[in-house]
Amino acid sequence: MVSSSASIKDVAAAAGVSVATVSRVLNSHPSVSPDARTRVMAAVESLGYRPNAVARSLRTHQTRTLGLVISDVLNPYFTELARSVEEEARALGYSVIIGNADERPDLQDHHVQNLLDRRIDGLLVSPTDGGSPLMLAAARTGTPMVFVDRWIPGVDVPVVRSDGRAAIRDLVAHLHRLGHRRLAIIAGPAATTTGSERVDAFREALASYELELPDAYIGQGDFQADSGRRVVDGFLDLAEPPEVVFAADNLMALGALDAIRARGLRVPADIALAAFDDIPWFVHTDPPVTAIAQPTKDLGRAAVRALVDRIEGRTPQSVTLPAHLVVRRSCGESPHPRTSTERSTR
Amino acid sequence: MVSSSASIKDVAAAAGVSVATVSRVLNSHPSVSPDARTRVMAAVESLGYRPNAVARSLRTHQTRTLGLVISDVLNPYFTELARSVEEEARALGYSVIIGNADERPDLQDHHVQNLLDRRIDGLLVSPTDGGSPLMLAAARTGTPMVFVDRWIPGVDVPVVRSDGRAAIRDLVAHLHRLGHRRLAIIAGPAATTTGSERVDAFREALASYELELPDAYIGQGDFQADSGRRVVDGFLDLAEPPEVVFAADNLMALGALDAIRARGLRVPADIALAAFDDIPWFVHTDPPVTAIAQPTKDLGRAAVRALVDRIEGRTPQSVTLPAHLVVRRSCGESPHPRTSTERSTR
DNA sequence: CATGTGCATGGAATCGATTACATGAGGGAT
DNA sequence: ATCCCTCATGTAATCGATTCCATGCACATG
Repeated sequence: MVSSSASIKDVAAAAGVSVATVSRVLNSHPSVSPDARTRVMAAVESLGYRPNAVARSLRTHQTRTLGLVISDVLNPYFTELARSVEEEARALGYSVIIGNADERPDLQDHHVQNLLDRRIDGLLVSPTDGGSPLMLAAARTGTPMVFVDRWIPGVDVPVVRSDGRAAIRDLVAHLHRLGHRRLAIIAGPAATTTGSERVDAFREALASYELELPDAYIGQGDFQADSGRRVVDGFLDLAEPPEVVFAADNLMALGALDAIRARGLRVPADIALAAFDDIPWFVHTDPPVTAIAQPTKDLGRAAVRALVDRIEGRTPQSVTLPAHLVVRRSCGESPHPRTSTERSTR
Repeated sequence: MVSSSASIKDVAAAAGVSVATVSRVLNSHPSVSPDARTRVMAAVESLGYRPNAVARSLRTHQTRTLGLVISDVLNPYFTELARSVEEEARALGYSVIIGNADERPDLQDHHVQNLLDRRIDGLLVSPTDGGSPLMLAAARTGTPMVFVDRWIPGVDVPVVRSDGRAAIRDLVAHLHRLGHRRLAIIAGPAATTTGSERVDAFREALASYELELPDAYIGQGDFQADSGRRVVDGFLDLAEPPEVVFAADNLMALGALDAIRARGLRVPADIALAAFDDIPWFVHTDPPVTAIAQPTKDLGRAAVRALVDRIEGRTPQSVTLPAHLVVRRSCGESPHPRTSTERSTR
């Protein structure tokens, strides 16, 4: 029993049938006699046989596997995304191989290449940059592909993402109401869509209050904590530092918090802080951080469905879901303290 | 150029040689003429040929892939572990497929089975329970295996983990010095080694101060935030609630924080809190949380090295690394405020 | 009774690589 | 000039499945 690794031949021999019949039983083909079926099942059981997925994939040209290349596993937003992707994929009979790019285009290429070499059935990517030659080639060749969260303009691939424009307008309205006029942003890499879009939306929202977004108030970050630290240090060294810092992701907000704290300053008394991407920890930081929450689970689900649609020959839909503002205390006392939006996680 | 998918035959035809020669060039076999080599390389280039990893694996009986089954992707500890595992594996020429068990034995089995079916070269597991039949069978059959963080007693598989005993003693000493006498713990599942060991170490440490750990002060959690909430609610309903709650992981600490906050109580004035597993956010919570930090990166690295040693025929070593206490403010004013251990994240 | 239909089954090709073995060319030693 | 060794190369087997096609049997139909 349960030998190290039996093949379909061993099962066939044990059951006294041909490999073809074993294969038919395993794939529930109708034309198999009850007798043969039970003998095969018994042999499978007693040998502890499991079909070799490698051989099966070679023959059938499908791996029933999706690749997911995310920008940063250490970012809770992406791990939640990865989790919902795996969940939905499993429900549809696929497994997922995750590649972590650590916001590095070279690593991203490494994983894309690796996944392509493994002949995954489809690829889900949240691109770290504007599109390497490899990525562009991959989009053009046969492999079904869907962008999630971020995308590459001009590439004909469905996109599943959330739109933060309205939420950013709400945020700016909230900040303006609290009396803030000098607002700064820690931007993500300009090569990413989320990096540039959030800045644009922020600038537009400011414009509707007759406010400017001077270059000195646009810090160039890379979605990692360190860059948040560095940018905020720069802001605080200005002759006229901003009253509010809006971090374009949660890790840069963490870095910003570090830098502010290192100078002995207080949030929001000395400087206010808001972040894109809400995470459970923001409820318990000092102070709780006002943030823009994405419908992360829904994004993951929708992305998988779009990709599987492409794989199985249906026409995939691009999807855009709205993000929303969650007001907490990091921008100053809210007009309605203890609203339902301050509620605990989950 | 860059067709949808060329095979080794196409390359052979384009280069005017046999598939054997192409294969030799690709695997840098010495016996290939410079002329043939350049012609093959040119054909590879112009066809955009990439070897099919599935076919290669079938023939060579190795996938150069490691499986990693972790207990919970949403737990920052495990994602850091996963990252370091992937990093080290990549350095050694392997890729990693991650399976997330969400602390559910059935999901864990699903992933183990899936990875085994894909004929991964080795398996890294941090078991969610005491060992399902499948897991025990997997450990006995040929697949090289290493346990990381948690393990299954009585199974002959190398273990790479950290020992929190000394750090827990330090924590109890710290708490005792601050005047706390009624200490409670939110335990992990008794079926996991980390679940039971942390309780044992805590009880032992208390004993050396002549303190008891009554059953009422042992809350049964499952390493997830919700259970932390539930357990702390129970503690606070006791006639004599504890003065300190020690959460056996960071997610249960988050839940504990939620529950304490929901009652309008304050940390550490009303109740002190400490956690196993340190994470960057603990620096910025209100108050900063005293925690026990594991050398997570080193654990990941060591685990991969042990596993690859087994795979490549060397003898793997079990490894145990010490954890250490990081004092912050969640247990009361420390005798040395603003020590170096309070420093900001990385 | 001859023939047609359908079902259960086995043989063998196939997927895309790697590799053992055979072959032939070229060069050095005798 | 003969023999032998080495090197470059090609042919074919192989890995473990799936699946097309042929075969044979049972049964229904004319």
